[in-house]
Amino acid sequence: MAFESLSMKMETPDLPDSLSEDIMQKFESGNDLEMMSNNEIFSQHNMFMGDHDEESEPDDVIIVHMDIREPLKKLRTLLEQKIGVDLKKYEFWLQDAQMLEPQKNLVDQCVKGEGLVQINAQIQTIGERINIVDVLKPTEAALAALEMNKDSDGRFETDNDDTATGYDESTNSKAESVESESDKDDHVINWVLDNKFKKDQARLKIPDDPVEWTSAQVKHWLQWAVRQFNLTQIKLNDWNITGEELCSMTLDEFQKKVPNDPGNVFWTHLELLRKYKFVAIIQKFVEGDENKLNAMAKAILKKNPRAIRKPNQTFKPEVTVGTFNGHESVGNRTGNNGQIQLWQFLLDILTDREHKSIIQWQGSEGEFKLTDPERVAQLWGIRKNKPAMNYEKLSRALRYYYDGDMISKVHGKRFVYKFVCDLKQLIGYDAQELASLVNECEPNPHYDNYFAS
DNA sequence: GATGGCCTAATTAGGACTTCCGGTGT
DNA sequence: CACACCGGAAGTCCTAATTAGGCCAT
Repeated sequence: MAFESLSMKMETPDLPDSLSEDIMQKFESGNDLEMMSNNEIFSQHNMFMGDHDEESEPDDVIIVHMDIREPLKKLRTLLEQKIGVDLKKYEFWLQDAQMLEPQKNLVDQCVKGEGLVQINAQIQTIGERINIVDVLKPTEAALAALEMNKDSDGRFETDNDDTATGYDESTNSKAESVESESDKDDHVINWVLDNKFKKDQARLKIPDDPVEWTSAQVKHWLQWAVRQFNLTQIKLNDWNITGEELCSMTLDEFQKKVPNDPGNVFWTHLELLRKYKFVAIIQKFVEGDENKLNAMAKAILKKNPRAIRKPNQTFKPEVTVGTFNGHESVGNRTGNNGQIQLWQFLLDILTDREHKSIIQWQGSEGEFKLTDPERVAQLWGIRKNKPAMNYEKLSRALRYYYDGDMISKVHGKRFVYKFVCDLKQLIGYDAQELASLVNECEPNPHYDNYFAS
């Protein structure tokens, strides 16, 4: 199975060896994926969602299970086994606030509870601390998995901890309810069916089975995925393939096309797609942790408060911001409750050579002209399922951007507007680069990212 | 019977438009 | 006069968060 090789490139020490395989197995245990729309399907450990993690303190949470009455030095041993690092010099801390004694157990040191618990711990190399972030009741799925892994001495193996928050059809309700506790763990991500893509898929008559996709449909999906997973270094020319080719792609081939896939998130998504015809997105991101917001999202937060959820609201990748061609959101889809926003749509068609006859860049300062405004409005209407859309209405929507920091009108020029936001920060390319991409007969491979024609 | 936990449906709130329209500028 | 443009006002659509009510176990 392709997934067996996936684990080889996992870089996080706390990842189980067969994480993705485990995910797929959990998936296979489910009977009706459609029924689980918008519910947690399963979860996996967060696998470093971006470069930002490299910049910050290594605060990734490692999950282990042990009896709460065992001394903390047992926890140290488990952690050492799990990450292969000598932690003898490390001190124990509870939520960075209270130092704990290794020879005592958690119950003796202010943590209530009994029996087997899930311990979320951080290894802080600076300061040499083992910081216990959370002590949680393990899910039934985790208990079952751990029970199976009990060795002859009755001790628990800990290399299957990812099951702790996994979806289990047989213990569905229980697992989910306990999962809500685990959700407090910032480093758990959940995969859910993306209803918006599903709707889009239905409207555009894209088959459920990716094997049947045309190369254009593959590109449509790719555009969505680039936005959804904040993918970079994607070359359009690499994806001129049919759905059949997509589905037969090996991990090696995938890695050539997607050199930067932090945590193999996109690969996992692809595996779910081709094995289960399931367009999955990550349900939940970290809340309230600035370090976890990627630079792009931050830029938009700063630049375009209208376009993004309030900072104190849960940041969802669905609302993925800072990307375009969104048809929903993930947005992250964001502040628009997951729907594509007009500016995203305009950026989308502006970077699509196919639409050059109806909208195009003018100059290098972010100006663009709707050369066929009614046709643009029509496309917008199709995208939003508003058949009565026209330029008059679209322009009204554009005027709402004037009091923001996204789009403004170019006075005196008919049908000409301008992106006043920092596109470079927003999507990684400025207007000139985007324009050159569309204008060149032969796509410039350097800029051939994100776009499908 | 009281209490608490869980689940689900209903309600509320807010963002981003959509629709309509009167007014202004060229 | 035609048409693009402007901006107010009300409505729509969508999602997330909150609240209420029912059921069950202790």
